[in-house]
Amino acid sequence: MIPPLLEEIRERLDEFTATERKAAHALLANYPMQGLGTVAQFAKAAGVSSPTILRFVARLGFPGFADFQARLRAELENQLNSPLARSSVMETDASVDGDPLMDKLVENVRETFAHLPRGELQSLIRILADEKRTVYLLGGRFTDALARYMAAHLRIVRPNVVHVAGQQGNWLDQLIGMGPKDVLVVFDIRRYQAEIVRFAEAAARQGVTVGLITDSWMSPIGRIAAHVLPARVAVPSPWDSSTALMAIAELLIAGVTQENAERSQTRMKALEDLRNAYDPKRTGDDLL
Amino acid sequence: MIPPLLEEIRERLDEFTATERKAAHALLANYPMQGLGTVAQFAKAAGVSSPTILRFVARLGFPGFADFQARLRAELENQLNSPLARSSVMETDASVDGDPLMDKLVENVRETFAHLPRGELQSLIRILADEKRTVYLLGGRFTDALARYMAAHLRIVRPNVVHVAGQQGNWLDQLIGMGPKDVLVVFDIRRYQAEIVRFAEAAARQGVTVGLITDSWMSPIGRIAAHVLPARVAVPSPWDSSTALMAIAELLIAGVTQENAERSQTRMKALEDLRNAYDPKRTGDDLL
DNA sequence: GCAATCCTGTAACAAAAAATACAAACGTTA
DNA sequence: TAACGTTTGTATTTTTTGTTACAGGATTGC
Repeated sequence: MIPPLLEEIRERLDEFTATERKAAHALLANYPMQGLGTVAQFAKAAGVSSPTILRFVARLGFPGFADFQARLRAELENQLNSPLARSSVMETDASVDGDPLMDKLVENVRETFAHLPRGELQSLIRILADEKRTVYLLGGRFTDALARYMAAHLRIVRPNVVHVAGQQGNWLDQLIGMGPKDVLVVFDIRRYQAEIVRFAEAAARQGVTVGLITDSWMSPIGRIAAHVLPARVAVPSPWDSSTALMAIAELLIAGVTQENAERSQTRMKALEDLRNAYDPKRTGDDLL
Repeated sequence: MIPPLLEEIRERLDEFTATERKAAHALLANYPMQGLGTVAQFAKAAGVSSPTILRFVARLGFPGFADFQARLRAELENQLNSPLARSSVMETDASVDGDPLMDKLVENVRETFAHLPRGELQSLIRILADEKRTVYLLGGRFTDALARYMAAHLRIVRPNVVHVAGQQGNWLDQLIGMGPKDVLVVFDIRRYQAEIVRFAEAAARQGVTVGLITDSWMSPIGRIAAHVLPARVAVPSPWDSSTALMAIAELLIAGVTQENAERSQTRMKALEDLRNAYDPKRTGDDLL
């Protein structure tokens, strides 16, 4: 964080000469914009001459006016990038847009939330936050990406997260270890793939708690699932949309994070440290 | 109230020429500071020449660069002087549900669409629909799931779709084959991973057309990307949301499908047949 | 009240930055 | 593939801007 020049000027106000103080006042009155124009503009606003502005800047310790401006810009940038200020700079509300697909996508998310059974959501979150359980995530041909996404996030806030992926043959290896203490989250929408259903059923038979995110018509897994979260997936396109599923996934992720906030925080910090220690030069790590 | 130049630039993004867009991206990436320095600094940051910057501001309707800067300063001044004056988000329709996260997710998708540069979207779709190009998809730690999702869909409607995934070492193997005829779609949001940026840069150097789906602050890749689609990702949670990114991905998928409807239909039919012939008892196939 | 010193503005200068002219490169279309 | 129009960067010019030199004027100490 860059220490604000503003404070320094206030404190050192009496070091300046009378006219320099006029300059200082003009700057403080419209900080920091006044300093971002030209010397002449600054001088005029302060009611002094250009050289006075230069002397003022020099006394502050800057080699030249350009350096002074650079400092002001850096400060502003720093300030604007803080999360609080950001929203107000950027945000404007805009109107609706004609595209039917866009409209439907927005509506789907809204409708999904409107009809989302809060109880189901909350209890699934609570189960997912329980770190004594191992969480398994499974998706179909397209929804596998969602399972992956959710796994990537959950792994950060809690231990024992497994994304059931890759060769189907290997799925069975996962199945062996699953028991009544564990939980399986399945993403399954229309064209309910047989192998997904079979896997979920097998897991249920072993006492695993099954959470299901599905479309409104509901997958056959719904019959065995302990918690079902239905989403709107219909769009004017040959495919179903996964945007609402993603939205639900994010609700779950956020819920689990919040459900056990300290643990999440601790783990996030620890991971950050690990990553830095592992290779300070690199910002992230590999995808898996 | 001065209407933010930011939004205007976003919306008129497709009026600009390719290099002017680079300038626009550089400005949006560091708005509005980038515009408050000199033309030369701006040009260097955007990776273009000074005259391009001047043409850019001219096209925005400013008589000269100084006027442009004055406008930026005025905007900032206006904004800094009204700390909480703009809680404008409230004006939108009443939330069906009290949950702030749900509200924000819906709003993000709506806002993303509202400000999505249609020209950028259309031209990226057209490029992605061109089957003579090979499509490469790349994502970061979390957004890799989106790249995967999009790849899974695109593979159905067109040939030559590659999801750049797995060990980073293998990425280079992909890089070898990439050339000016090809296109790379990158998902990259805050915490822009160095290796993603590097890969995109390397691809660009080989003449690959780069399409970027990113957050509003825009990734460093924006500088080299031919087409940028910004999404709202901020949510009241420790993470950024990918729901809007998913929505954009689905727009692209639907667009490509529609852009060449017959081919899509033919391929979908052919795949269906193949799948049935391969194993009539099974409904789907493996994930990869 | 005088002189020495410190401020301050005017004006000239030098540096830079903005703006322009032009030519090369690019993509596009016939 | 050739020729057109567009776009883009290089080089140059022109303007603006920051900077400095200097002299008049205010201020303070003796």
